[in-house]
Amino acid sequence: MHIFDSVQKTKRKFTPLEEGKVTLYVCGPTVYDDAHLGHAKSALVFDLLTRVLEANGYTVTYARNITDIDDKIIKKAIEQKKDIKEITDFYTDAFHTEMQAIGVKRPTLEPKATQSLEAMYALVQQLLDKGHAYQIADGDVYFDTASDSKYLSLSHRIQNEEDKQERVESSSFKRNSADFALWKSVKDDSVTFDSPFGAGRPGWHLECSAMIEKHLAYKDREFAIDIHGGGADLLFPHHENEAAQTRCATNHALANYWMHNGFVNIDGEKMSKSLGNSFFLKDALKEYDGEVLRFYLLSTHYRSDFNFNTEDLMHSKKRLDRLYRLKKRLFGVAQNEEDTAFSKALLETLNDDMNVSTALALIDDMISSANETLDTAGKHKQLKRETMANLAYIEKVLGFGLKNPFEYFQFGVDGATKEQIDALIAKRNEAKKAKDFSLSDSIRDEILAFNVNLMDTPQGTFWEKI
RNA sequence: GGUGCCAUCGCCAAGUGGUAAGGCCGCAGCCUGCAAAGCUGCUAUCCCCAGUUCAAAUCUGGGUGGCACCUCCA
Repeated sequence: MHIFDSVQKTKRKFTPLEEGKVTLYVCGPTVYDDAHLGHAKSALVFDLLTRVLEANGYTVTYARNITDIDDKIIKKAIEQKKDIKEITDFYTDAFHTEMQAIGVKRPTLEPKATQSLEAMYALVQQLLDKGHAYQIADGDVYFDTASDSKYLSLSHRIQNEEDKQERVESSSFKRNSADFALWKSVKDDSVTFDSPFGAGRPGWHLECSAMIEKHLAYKDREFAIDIHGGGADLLFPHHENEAAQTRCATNHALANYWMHNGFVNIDGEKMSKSLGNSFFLKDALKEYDGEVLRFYLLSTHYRSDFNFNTEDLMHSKKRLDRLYRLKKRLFGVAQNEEDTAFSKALLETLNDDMNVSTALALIDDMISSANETLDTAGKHKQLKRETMANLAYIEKVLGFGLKNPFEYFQFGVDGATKEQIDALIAKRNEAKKAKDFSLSDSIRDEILAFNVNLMDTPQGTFWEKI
């Protein structure tokens, strides 16, 4: 398997630190609001990565944190006059529900910031002891970026004159302008934690390093973990700072490979509150099947920026429809999980830095040739068995095609409407039997008014929501 | 201003030195009572200019046009 390392900026062969095992850490959500399509994209990308790694035989330990200490959470709690935990529990549950709806499996570990405070204190203490951090008069603890010769090596940034100027101007608290807070002292009685450095709250970069040390890190290796992932925006400053903390506090670097997924834009615009509800996952899920969203969001390369729009989404859905129509044709055929030439080829292309586009082309080809054979007369026992295996592999590795194919095509149609449609179909079939085609066609138009397409097949008449 | 990324058919999108995958849309045909679905066939020389090479969408230089990060952010 090869993955693109966004720090070395090159595709590298993946070699785990420990044979057969992979440790993966991805920055998860701050639970103060609903998940948007960008959260979905990131979760989907690393869900896919996990599946591909597992398909290669690795045992993956995947940790994705829940940030439940944050100024925005506190702000929301005050605004809504609610308990902090009430807010964070609510959005954590919502996150889980929505991720499940788009087929994202739960990570192995989901550490919460509130449960990792001891690990954070330990990390800050190590940094203080080693002279990589300092505490100022009002209690804040800062990371001393000047003490880390490798600072900015991750994001390849260069400290320029402007920064140095700024440094002089705002030199009242921090030694260098780039220094970031490890611990923020809080004097009021809002939300504080009693640390060895006084009452306050952790800096936002600290959490990830601490959790990795506590839950994932190899103690005796050059790197704490194999792969660290997140959104493209996190490379700087978040990951840069994480890497600096870990490098300076412990005897190892943070991660061997860094992976960053591209951004989701909506109709060419960067996501923002001004776009209203259009970017919340929960709202998209009201309109579209979660698997359609999964398929669409994963249909282009994970590193590219993604322009979300409903027109492309519908076009993408038509591609997934083909998969489900083949499933309909094979409905009732026994499950099968044998290896096939197709599954081998599929994994091979996914192993190339998760080339989903080529994988989809392989799937389209597989579907076409299966349909072609099925269209011809005769028994197709062997083909059906293999195709079932191919479909099962697609389900396992890509997470597409998990639903009942008939239900898939009935998304968003309520029970009463279904009964009406079924009744109309029965009426139409009688008209057809009597060769009253003008009546049967007018019934079809009636059904079409529900946005429902009819298909007459040897197995009977089926319908699909358009 | 600093750093970096991108530009491939009407739309979405692979391919990164060996002569342009795939999907949507469109056209033609087979199938169908007619449709739908399915199948078959057809549809681009890769933003512009110059260079390197036997060979470039793929490498180099220049230009034009987008975008991202540098502040909370997936």
